[in-house]
Amino acid sequence: MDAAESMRRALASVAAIVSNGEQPPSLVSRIACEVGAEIVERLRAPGDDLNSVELSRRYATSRTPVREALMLLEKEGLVTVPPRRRPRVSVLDIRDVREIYRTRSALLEFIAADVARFATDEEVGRLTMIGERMGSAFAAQDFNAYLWANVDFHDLNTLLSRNRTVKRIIDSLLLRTLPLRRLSLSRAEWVSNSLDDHLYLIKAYRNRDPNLAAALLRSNHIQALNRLEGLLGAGSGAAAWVPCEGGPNLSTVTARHPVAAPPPRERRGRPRAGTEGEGATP
Amino acid sequence: MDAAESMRRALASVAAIVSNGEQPPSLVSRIACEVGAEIVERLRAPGDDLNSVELSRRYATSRTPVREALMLLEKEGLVTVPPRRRPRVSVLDIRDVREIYRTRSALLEFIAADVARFATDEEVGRLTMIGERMGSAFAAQDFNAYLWANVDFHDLNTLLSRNRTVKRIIDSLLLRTLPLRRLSLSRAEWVSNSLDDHLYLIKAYRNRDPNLAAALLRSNHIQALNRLEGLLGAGSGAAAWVPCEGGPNLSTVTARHPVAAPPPRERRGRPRAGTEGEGATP
DNA sequence: ACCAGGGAAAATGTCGACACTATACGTCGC
DNA sequence: GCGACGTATAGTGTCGACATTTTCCCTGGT
Repeated sequence: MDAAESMRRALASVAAIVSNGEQPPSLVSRIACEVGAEIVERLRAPGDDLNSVELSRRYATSRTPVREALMLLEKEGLVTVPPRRRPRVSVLDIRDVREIYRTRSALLEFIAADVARFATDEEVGRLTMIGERMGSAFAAQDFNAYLWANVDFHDLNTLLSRNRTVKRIIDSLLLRTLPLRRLSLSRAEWVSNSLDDHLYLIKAYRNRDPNLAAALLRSNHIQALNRLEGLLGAGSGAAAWVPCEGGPNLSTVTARHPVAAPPPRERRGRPRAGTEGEGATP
Repeated sequence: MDAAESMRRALASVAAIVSNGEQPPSLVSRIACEVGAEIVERLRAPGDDLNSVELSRRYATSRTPVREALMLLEKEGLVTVPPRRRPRVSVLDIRDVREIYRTRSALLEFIAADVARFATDEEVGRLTMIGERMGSAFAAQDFNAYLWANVDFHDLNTLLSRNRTVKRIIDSLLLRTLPLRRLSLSRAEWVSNSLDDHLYLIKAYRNRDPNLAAALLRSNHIQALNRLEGLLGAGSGAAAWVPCEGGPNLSTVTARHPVAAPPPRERRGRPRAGTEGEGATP
């Protein structure tokens, strides 16, 4: 799967969450989807400015719809809009990642049980088909294809929970971590593990085993988090890699640097007393 | 506690979620908080129009900040903003209520374990104090005071999870159901049960018993949901009251009427193909 | 009587403009 | 040379206006 196709998939994913089934998509939706997809695809790096003037020029509109679009993306956690300051692409702290993964894990565990109990055989069959797509993608070593099949899998999985509220929350949390995917997919061995987990999960669904399904989803997620902690912790100097399972959500380990993002370009202006984290001490 | 004091508490609660620690609160925040509090206090009933012209007149501003404020409230689920149509106060379907309660229950269960494990004794002490306030309020049969103490309790409880992500989600879900509170508090016996649950929960926290804490929070929540189902189901005619625990999130029981809301005033205009649910058949 | 249709009134989405604030750059002092 | 200060630039929040769409009311047909 090439970059263009991946971008198309990203667009669709963002649209599914942002443009609430609007037909035709409003101007605001279009802008939000496009910018959101660019963030997901890492065409815009964490910390990048998203000033409304430039965006309004690019889309040949006024700033009003651009501002609304940025607010939409802020709602999904992809963008940060500090008052009176320029909006930026959200920078995920390692603590944020931990919180998101742990929260998502709890919710997935919750819905897994329901899916195992109440999904029809036909629905489980559709999950199986997506599982097969994931398998083919892995066999072809096409990690982008794997990722998007994985996204499809979870989208259907949340849909099968028949709980729109929780679906929206989980999808939003997933979107927030999509820009990090290159980390999770950086080792073929990890992808292989993930694939196994998903195939096993399907089996659990087939066998109507709620407990196993919940445990598998949880395990898969916590593993993914632990891997990310390893990568991100390694990036932040001396912070040791500590297994997260059972640990506090907010460890006292202070993350030195924004996750996988270059430190923001040096700011010339007098820094105001902002919500900026601890200053980097070079 | 009188209506004015309750309103002040509602304002603070909405502000805690909506105005993201802004100081001073922006114009948009102020509007959002005030309108949000009015919704929570039922000064604006579900289904009521919230047209931006009227609001902008009331706050002596232009429509732009009003529109942003309404979008903020939509983010929290208090307001629905259909494209090209007037924003309205959200109408909670019985299915929505079920989804919200079940989701919140899952998240509370998740954090309860963490709180039991990692909260300091001082923090548990603060919870205890709030528990005592709840007790006094109940003793005085002041149900408004009880409710707000309860809100405080949960606010601190989520804070102690040390997980801002999940705190924001739970708080938002709580806000959405706050307008329904008069239903939950409609029987002294129920309030008494709720109080007992909370006191017991505190005890579980003190004893560092994660499993009991999680179970108590879950039980308390599912009971509250079951009560609501009884009330709301009764309101919608033949829909039988079915226990929800273990059942599907989205039962096939169709709710006839918006929850505890008068059916919208008859609409004269040609109804467009909208997202309106099943039409009321008088 | 009731439902459909037409047109007036009103609300929405978007625009360009303005005041105010944050940022970036040049200049000064050391 | 490096770092702090002040000014020019650029961006944000808000406004009032306009085109388009929805909503409301009234009339006419069956």
